Amino acid sequence: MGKPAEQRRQEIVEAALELAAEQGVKRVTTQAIADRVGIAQPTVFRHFKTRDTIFAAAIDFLVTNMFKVLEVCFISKGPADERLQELVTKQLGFISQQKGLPRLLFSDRLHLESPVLKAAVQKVMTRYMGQIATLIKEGQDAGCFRSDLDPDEASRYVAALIQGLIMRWSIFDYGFTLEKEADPLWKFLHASLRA
Amino acid sequence: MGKPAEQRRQEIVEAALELAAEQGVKRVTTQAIADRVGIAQPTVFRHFKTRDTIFAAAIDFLVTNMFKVLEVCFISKGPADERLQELVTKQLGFISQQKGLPRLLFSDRLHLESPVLKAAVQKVMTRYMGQIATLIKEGQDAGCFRSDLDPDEASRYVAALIQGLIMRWSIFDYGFTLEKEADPLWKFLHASLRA
DNA sequence: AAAGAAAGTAATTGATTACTCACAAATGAA
DNA sequence: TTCATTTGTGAGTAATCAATTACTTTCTTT
Repeated sequence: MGKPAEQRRQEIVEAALELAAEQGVKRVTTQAIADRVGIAQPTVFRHFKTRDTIFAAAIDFLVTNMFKVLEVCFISKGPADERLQELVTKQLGFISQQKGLPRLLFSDRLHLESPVLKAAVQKVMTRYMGQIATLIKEGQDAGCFRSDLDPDEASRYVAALIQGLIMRWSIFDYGFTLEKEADPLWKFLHASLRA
Repeated sequence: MGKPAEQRRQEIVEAALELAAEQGVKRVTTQAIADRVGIAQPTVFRHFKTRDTIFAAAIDFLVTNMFKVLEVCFISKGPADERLQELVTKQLGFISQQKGLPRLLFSDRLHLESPVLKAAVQKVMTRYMGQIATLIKEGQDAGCFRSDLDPDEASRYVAALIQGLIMRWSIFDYGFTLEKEADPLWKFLHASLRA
């Protein structure tokens, strides 16, 4: 009992993410979080002013980690097609270990109910597609991607493919191994991008 | 007052869909439905045993109409690539007029909370992808699609692309015209499928 | 017109849930 | 030791919402 505040905040965020992954956002009640952390329900409100700020912190935590994992694909100087393939692989790997991410990002529950969270989700998606667009542009300049593609447009389809896959995975109860989808997905994607 | 039951049921389903499209599934309370239809809240339960059965009826209504719209693409005998392009166009057109569909089908709210609705959603998606797979197979036999594709696998990517696009459309508040995305999406898709 | 069924409602109930508050225990610095 | 801050809790509150109940109105059929 009586842990430092920063540590408790982190425990609460992680409990919320676990619950979201297992049972969906609705079941992430402040009581359920408290039970999992092992504290009383009002104690949750010592550390977060409202329930929404817990989700905001969770999204922030996930997004920071995700971009940290993907960073190498954006800054390394290898061939763009290899880096994009690695991005797909790393992205699916990350999400298969962070099932809470699609639950939070792709749940209308969040963006329709809280303008703050909606803005956060939109910002993440815009940043994500922007990074992919840059990567595609680099690939075009290096001659490994078709130059008649609009990089922004293509980046949206890359994102859509990945998100659509993740959604199916989520709807079908995580019923297949997400990482195994990386190679075939890339094959399909590459066929559309290559010069 | 005192309309025939079948008509009232339909009014309730349509009110639920409108509310879902406008404000998200959460706000589709039995009270909100009743207000929109112009009846008292308990009257809703005269026509549907539970709230879930309203959603089930709504999904059924949408899915029936959707497959009716797409049917021509599956049964006509034209070139498979043209039929698939038409499918994409018709699909996006249908959804842009039935915003409730993605809200219902892609909301974890429904499938995570009701086994019946989850099964319904999974069934629709399976059927949808199965039809597309058949279409792709026909295209391969006719020589207009690459024969090294697995039709089932490819159909999942077609579905993922469309769903991912729709999700972005929904997250960004219907902020662009969905129909206008049909042609560029097809261009991208066709590049990956063509022989 | 009378009977019975269908459609409707007002009033409530019970369950859930985010959030508050007054107070208690632990922690740490002076 | 003392005193203030941090962390925690038990006992609530107010709001929301699906569902029920007991009752009334409207319509159809004979």
